[in-house]
Amino acid sequence: MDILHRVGKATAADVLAALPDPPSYSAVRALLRLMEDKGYLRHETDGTKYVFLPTLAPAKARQSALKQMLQTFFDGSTEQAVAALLDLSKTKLKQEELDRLSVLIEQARKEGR
Amino acid sequence: MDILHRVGKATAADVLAALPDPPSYSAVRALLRLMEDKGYLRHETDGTKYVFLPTLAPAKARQSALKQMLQTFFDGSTEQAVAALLDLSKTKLKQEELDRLSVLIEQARKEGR
DNA sequence: AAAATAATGCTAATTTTTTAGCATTAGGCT
DNA sequence: AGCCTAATGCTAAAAAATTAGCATTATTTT
Repeated sequence: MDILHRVGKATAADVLAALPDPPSYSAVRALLRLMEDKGYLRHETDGTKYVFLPTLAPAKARQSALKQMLQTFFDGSTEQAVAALLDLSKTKLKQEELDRLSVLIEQARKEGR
Repeated sequence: MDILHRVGKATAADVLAALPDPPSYSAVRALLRLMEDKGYLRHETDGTKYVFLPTLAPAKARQSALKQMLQTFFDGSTEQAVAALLDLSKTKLKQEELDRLSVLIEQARKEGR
């Protein structure tokens, strides 16, 4: 699912190639079929290929994953999660990005009252 | 693993109770054994009980999970991830929390140059 | 001290997943 | 058109996970 969410859509071969410690091609195909049965993904055909996509819309999936992460690792605290994110990529953030984040926080402040 | 990360340590019975769509007690015990074999967790004994803990230290686990989430859902963009987090809990954030986040961003700005 | 309780150890059966590999079908190329 | 390639359909075997349930051991209670 992570791979599909990352790239949006992928064939069985794509998924196999993206897996870090991949099982056989057969196993990947079987797994995709199983996951389709369980409703996590669907597929479209592109010529002879099956192209698999997550069932859940990206925005919904992101939101759900964020909630899960918040609960699992930050005891539900958005502040702690944001702090950890900032810390994680301290050196990589550009001034402009930090500016935009300041604006977002300012907006949250206004809407919050 | 999510359960263990959330609560820190738990018995087989605890894990079973926390699972949303739980298999049998036997399966949970077997699974915990398997995951221990694979190195994801370890256990201590507390009287007759086994108390299972994640192998990875909380800080490491958080960091790893954040990176994964960043890549999977935000194409590596910390800014987008923070924006999504703020949006997710817009109404819940208190003024003080927002203040502290502003400070953090200000610090990142200074360290960034 | 004995009984009750609650946990793991263990085993065998069942179910599910993983695998290999051939058959079939659609597309692309000469 | 005919050939080649690349994909899925399918099936059967092997491997792994799940399950139930009894044996054993340690703790707690009476």
